[in-house]
Amino acid sequence: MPLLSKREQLIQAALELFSITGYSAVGVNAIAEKASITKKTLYHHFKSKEELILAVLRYYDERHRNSFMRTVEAKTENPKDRLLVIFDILEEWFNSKNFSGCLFVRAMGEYPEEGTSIRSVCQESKILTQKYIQSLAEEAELQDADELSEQFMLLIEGAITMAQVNNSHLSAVRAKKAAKVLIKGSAQ
Amino acid sequence: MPLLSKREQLIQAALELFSITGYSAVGVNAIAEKASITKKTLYHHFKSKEELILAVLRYYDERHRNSFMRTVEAKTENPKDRLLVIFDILEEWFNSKNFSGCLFVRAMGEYPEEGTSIRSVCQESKILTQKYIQSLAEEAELQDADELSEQFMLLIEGAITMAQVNNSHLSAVRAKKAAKVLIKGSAQ
DNA sequence: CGCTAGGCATACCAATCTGTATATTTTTTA
DNA sequence: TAAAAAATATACAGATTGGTATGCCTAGCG
Repeated sequence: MPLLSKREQLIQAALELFSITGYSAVGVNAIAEKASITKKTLYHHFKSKEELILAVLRYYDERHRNSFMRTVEAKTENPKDRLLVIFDILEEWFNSKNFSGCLFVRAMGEYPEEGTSIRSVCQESKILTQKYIQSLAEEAELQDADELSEQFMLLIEGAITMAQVNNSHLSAVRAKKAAKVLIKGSAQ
Repeated sequence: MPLLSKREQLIQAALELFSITGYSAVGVNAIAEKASITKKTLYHHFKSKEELILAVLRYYDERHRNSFMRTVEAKTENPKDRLLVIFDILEEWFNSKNFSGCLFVRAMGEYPEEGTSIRSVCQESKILTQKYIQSLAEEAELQDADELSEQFMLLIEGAITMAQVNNSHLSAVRAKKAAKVLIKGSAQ
């Protein structure tokens, strides 16, 4: 058996292409070719392009949110610091070669129709991230952890957008500064 | 002469369709039909679809940033309050029927290639917004107006994204709360 | 051994895409 | 009023799209 199943090969190839080019701009032919897999096989694993997009988003969500949480917890034990290293991790992401904004937000931008599965997956990912940040705020014994975590989400999403727009990682350090102020204003 | 030039008719029709459906998902045929104008005429005014997109973005930028500034200034005279009514205006926008996220960010998501004119227009629009907020912060005699305005940009862009994701205007009131804390932390 | 499922190669389908050509009519303007 | 510009209607070109059909091959497994 190969290192990656054909299914995973397809997902990874699609992920890379979507990230570089966008969703509707890349065709299934290109994806199949990049994965060195026949289009017939692609449609054996996914019954449509939209299903493939969904699979990519779910794959990406699980992998990268998990990796995000593990990195946070590896960087420091101190609960309050954990809230801040979030922005260091963001900065590293912005500096990485393949950064191109948030895949979920971009997907929602391209498929804005209400009630689609794509929207649900994106919403779910953001909710899970917020809940995780809330749990960090609770461990840090900050009051109003829910509200604080939602405000952190604003800073995070804002930083992602501005990093994408300006091709700069500075938004992450700005967000970190602002986050410190918000924490101070919310200290127990 | 009609109320709107053919050119403006096309731009407005395209703007509406792009906003609902996204950029690459809507074809020039649909735009021409919506504007009740022949495709030949469309290509008489714009030499390609990309040029039309650019014209739409420029049109939208000028109109809506101006309207934004005028609304800020109409709502209150107090400089510090002007910084806060920004978020009331955002909330109204999020509540409006045709809200579908930031057209510029969506455009950059669909056309991520470096160095395109689309990117420049989007960047320029964000810069002008930030400069305006900076001028408000200066009038309010807050220290570090530049840094504060950049942090406001994070809150604004984050609020836009979260409003789009959650289909909710609550992000605006959260951002306003956070903005108050940031202002207090930056008071002269 | 032989069967079956998954994969390959290739060709095809109908629809749609951006952009152009032709030829006629309306509008503007000098 | 006559020439020039802009708009119309329609059709088409050439490429690409998502998705399917056909037929062969090969690897795993009972």
